[in-house]
Amino acid sequence: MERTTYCGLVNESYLEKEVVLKGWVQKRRDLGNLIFIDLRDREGIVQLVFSQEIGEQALHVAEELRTEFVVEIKGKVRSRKDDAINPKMKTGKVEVEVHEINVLNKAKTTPFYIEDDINVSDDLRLKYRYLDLRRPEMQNALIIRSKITQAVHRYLDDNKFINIETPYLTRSTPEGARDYLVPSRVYPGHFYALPQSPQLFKQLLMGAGFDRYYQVARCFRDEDLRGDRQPEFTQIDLEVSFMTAKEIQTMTEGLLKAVMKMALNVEIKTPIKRITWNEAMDRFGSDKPDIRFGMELKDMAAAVAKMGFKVFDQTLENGGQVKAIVVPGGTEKYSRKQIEAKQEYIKRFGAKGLAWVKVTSEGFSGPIAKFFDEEHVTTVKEIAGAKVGDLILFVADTRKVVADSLGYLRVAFAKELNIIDENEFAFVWVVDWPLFEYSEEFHRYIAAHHPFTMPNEEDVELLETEPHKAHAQSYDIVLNGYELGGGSIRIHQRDIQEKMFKALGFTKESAEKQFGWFMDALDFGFPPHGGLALGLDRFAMLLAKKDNIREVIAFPKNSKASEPLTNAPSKVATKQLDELGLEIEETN
RNA sequence: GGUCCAUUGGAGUAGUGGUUAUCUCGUCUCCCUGUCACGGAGAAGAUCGUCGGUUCAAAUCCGUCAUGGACCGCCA
Repeated sequence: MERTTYCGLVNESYLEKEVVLKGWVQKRRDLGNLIFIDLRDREGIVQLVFSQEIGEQALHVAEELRTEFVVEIKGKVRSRKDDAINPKMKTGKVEVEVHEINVLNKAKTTPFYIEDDINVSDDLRLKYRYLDLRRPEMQNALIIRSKITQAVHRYLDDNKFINIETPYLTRSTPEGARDYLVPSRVYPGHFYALPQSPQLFKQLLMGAGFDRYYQVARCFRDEDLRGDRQPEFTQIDLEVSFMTAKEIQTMTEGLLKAVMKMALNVEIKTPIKRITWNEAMDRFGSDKPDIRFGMELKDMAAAVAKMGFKVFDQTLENGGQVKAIVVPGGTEKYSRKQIEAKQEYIKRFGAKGLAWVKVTSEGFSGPIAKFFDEEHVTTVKEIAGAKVGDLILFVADTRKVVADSLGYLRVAFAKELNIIDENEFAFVWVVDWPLFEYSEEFHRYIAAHHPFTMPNEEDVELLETEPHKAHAQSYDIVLNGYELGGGSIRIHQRDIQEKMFKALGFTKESAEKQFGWFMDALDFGFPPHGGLALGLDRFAMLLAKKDNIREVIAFPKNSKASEPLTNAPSKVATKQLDELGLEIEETN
């Protein structure tokens, strides 16, 4: 029997026609000598009918069917009587009267239901991922992902980008994330590293004159996982020669527009808004701001100075910040206890406390309300933009702690109060990043983006004098509070690249040893270039409206970096280790 | 490396020291010709994650470990 259509596509155009369908039994409703089966495939569900009148043999087979049996059927499409129409089903106006059926395979009772909105642990879902992936919402998520990559290939091909693969077995480089290492059999004691990104290879392709490169590339980083981080993930990676940062951004906007149109049929407005890194930190307390709502951070230094509240006064005297956000209508919705729970939470960002007042018609109320006289109340309300019934939250600390804490609270309260429009896609460019950040761990500056990022032209000389003041020609594209991607103009001149490594604490010798092979390439007429990489997993997650990238990866790792279905990683045979010249030191 | 949370039939859960361990769904048997959350009758299914402690008595209190989840660190 050859399939004539998908279950989910059976509609009135097939009326009175014979169809052959193949699929899984979603549900059996056995009324005795009348049996209904919901048959499911990737396109949806259609109702099958079995009775003595339609076919006695088929009816007997239907009696034995159970959930998730795989069957093929031949039957005639009939319209349902008015009172039997199911408006909740796409195929609800029709049904298939089955006169021939074959069971292609039986199924044990599944550990969870094959339907949307199941309430089971991720662990169980991953262990039976092939069942989990039968669920319509998982199929939709992966279909959206597929549409995104299709749109990317089409758009970039149309724009003369050349798709080139780069190695997965490559060289370990210092800086950046921890590498996944692959031992070499041919060179015992030597290791390949899986790429954290194709960064240097794509730059070399610019040196090779390809001018416009792209790749949907798998990347690997051996760091701990998060909801939006997997140890292997996919980047839409691109690089171009002879374009400015602005030109690259404009071209990326074209790509984003095409993807949004093809994947979701959503039109986005371009050009996409740009804000500087400084502005993002000041206004949103985040380098990846969610701009779908307000509740921006307000500088309260002027309003609360010399008020007699020690915490604020001392922070300001020590060069810190006092900033606040307003929680609209927060007075009634939040108890002291709930606010204190939030205070507890932000301690992980280093905050020592969370000061708050409730705005009442008489002024402020709450534990620190007594420090505010009438004038302070007026100024604070004005600067914060608060009105009666609002809750004002203050954090006084260093710039970083204030930003992390209020940045978190801003999003947390907005989510709880449901003031974020879930149907909005708010893109924003964050530009003009610092070139370096100080690492407490290494007691030196590290690259904020990566060591191949070009400083702003006027900041090049700062590399040798005050590197921490230098800003980069780098840019991140942010969507709904997630870092969707980022890129930069790269260094294409050897002397600047050498200065960069020096600023990062490399000696001339170590830079030469680690990256000499790359810097040599810059000597041979290397074009100015730049590029960008988009996180495909995050992009798919946001378009599929999921809150974890596991939901858009067919076979992801769990939060402990293992894979419950295949039980990877696993131990290997001693013989394998011997071939690699490796010995395992048992620890416990 | 750290903090917090969870772990009870196949799934989801109730259960604050003494219960025949609760309920819902599912599973199995029988009945049922218009169901679509089908309905009705009945049945099976749990050493309450592990090890140890406290107690006359532990699913329940304490500790260990394990597994999972969220987060901090980490993620050029």
